[in-house]
Amino acid sequence: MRMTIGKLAAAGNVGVETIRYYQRRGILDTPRRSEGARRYGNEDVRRLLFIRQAQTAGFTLEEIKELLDLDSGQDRERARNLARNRIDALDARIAELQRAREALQRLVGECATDKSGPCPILASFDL
Amino acid sequence: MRMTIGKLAAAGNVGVETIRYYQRRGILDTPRRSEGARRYGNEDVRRLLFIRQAQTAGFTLEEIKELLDLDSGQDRERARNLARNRIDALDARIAELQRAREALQRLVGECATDKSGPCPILASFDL
DNA sequence: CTTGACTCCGTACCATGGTACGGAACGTAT
DNA sequence: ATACGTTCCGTACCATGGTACGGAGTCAAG
Repeated sequence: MRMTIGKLAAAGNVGVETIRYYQRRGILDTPRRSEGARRYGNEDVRRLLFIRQAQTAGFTLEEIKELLDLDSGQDRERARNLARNRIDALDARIAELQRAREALQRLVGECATDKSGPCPILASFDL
Repeated sequence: MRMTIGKLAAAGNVGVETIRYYQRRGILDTPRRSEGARRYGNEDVRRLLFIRQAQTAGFTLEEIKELLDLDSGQDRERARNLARNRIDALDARIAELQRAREALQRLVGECATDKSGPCPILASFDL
């Protein structure tokens, strides 16, 4: 599983430049060189996939860095707190998106093709 | 309801600089001056609130500009399409956030205080 | 042993959505 | 009428998360 940066990037579905950016940010490490080019392994793929998942969850790269540092540490308290805060933020965000969705649904309903004139865009949104 | 930029900003819960930024972006207009300072009315508040709502829904400022232009236009087709695309994107995003939430919930569960050692952060996330 | 693909590295640039700065001209209450 | 708070305006800067560029080195196949 000794892969080059290009393979790692492909495995994580990101560009090579993104890997290098993560290395600069200190959230992926830069393996020592061997045979001219650096080599990456499964652990790197795991970390990379984790980064993308955590981003989806709304963690910033800074927070992700902390999570990764925490992953091998003993601070259960801190880990749980980060997770719980994020869950709360996610709940709030999900509710917000659901309300937005309803507004848009209303808009689509009130803007059927067979009517004429402008769609009540501002109006259906909430106002 | 002839308000100054400061009142408008307060009404929309944004900074004055944000209003001015929206004006530069062409999504709020810059009223003609009267009495030295410009004055804003209810319609401006409406637009401003709409912008914030639309942002919540995930529209970019560019798209919001288009929606506002569309609001008084006749292109129902275009309006509905923008709305429907956004609904699809929202559905995808909501599902994604829900999966992330579950992963975090799992993490919190597997990282109870009374255990010891590092929390399985990478592990519980999905990997 | 050359060609093409890839790596490495620094540095610069990008988009999005703002936020800050600073001086001049107001306007409003005292 | 004077001081304080705003406004106006241009221009500069910020954070986040990348993306691009260019030159040098390296590796693998033909």
